[in-house]
Amino acid sequence: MAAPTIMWFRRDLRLADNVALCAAAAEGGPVVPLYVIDPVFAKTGAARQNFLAANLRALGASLGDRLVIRYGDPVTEVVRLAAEVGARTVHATTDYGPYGSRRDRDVAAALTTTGRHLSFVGSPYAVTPGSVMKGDGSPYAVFTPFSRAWQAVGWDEPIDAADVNWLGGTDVPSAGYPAVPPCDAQLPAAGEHAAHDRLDAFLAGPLATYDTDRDRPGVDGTSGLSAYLRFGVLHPRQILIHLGGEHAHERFRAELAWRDFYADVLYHQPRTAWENLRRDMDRLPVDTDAEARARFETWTRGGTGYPIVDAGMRQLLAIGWMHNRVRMIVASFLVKDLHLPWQWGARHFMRHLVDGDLASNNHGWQWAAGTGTDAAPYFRVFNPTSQSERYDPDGTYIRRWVPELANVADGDVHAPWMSRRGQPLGYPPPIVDHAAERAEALRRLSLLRRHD
DNA sequence: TTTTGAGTTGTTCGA
DNA sequence: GTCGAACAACTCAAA
Repeated sequence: MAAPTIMWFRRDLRLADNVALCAAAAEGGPVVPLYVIDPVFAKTGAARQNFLAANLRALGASLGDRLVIRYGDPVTEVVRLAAEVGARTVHATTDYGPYGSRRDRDVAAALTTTGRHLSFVGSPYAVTPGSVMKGDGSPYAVFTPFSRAWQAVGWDEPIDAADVNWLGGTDVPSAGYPAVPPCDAQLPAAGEHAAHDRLDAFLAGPLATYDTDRDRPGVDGTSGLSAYLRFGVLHPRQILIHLGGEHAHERFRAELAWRDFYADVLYHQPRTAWENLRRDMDRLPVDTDAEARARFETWTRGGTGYPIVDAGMRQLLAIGWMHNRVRMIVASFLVKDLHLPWQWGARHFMRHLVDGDLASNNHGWQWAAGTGTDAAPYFRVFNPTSQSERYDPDGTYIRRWVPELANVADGDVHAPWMSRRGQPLGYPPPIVDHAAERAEALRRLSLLRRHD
């Protein structure tokens, strides 16, 4: 009988199409499924904690309640469990992020000193970070050529769940599922089964009109799969296999390419998690004084006076998710209208989004701030009112998340401080004047011009 | 090496 | 109301 081996789950909370799990099963011995809860877990938002906990429970149930949960520093806990069960190897999916890769290096080193081995395979991406390169061997810095090369590299078809002789549960002590703070949010249903249900529903419905409906926050036009992808309940391969050549399908495939692109950029330049990719933008003046902090707080609770911005910020706190179009609007508002550091917004998003992914989130923020990969035209400043009129024309989205405006006339819902009939609508006036702040944003950007 | 075309998601102004 | 031009300069990717 072969010795037990450990399957260390991290961002791959699924049994199907899990190459690390297959590698563990191939060892031939019993497999102990492990999840280590890092102390930083308790510091993140309630919605994130709840969604992760629910997915751990779902994974545990699919393992016949054998999932072993441990709390603490992974370096200590993985080594300890390996010694406990007499495992020679630990299997895991490779983590390409700045924190995960550092942690894994430490765990691997600690295991090595006790004569054991940490074995990595796979990734949470369709194409492994670092494997899409230009002809000269350097990484891409622009999305469009990256996405062409990305598709040319391609990906494997999903594989079935391995046949595994699981160990754990009563045989190996587990510290139990994490206690999590109360959470009113209506979170996505947890677990692989629910994820595939959502995928099937998306493929059968919204996908056909994805290219237009994806931008309408009042319509259920997006995939709703981001949180599953974040925790690896679903792998992008399992989605890509269903996409064809239709325009709407290509549009959605491009979104998965963006996810891989930003992971690739962060892999090559880990410092860009929290620093400007474009270093020349370091000279852009931003506000960080007490008044700036007060404006930031107003932004986070959805009290800016711009209904589309307030709706988005309230949706985030209510359900741990925000529609992508609205993410861009509120991000542009924080950066271009309030002149705050994009890092403040990125940190708030990472804390509350159930799908918060460091690479996609922070590089998305850098896109909005014009500090990232996109050679952003300096004049690209979103107008929150015209964005609202264009993408939420009848105010469906605004009314859902800003109940004060539920019964306001269509024509007033986007800019309730100037009722067309001249009546007060009781909604607080905007904290800043967009036209004036747009001019201020352009002025600050002009300071960076080079023609000395 | 040099050149050329292009770069996710926008807004405003004036005809 | 619609439409096209203007809004900087720079960097990237590939020929």
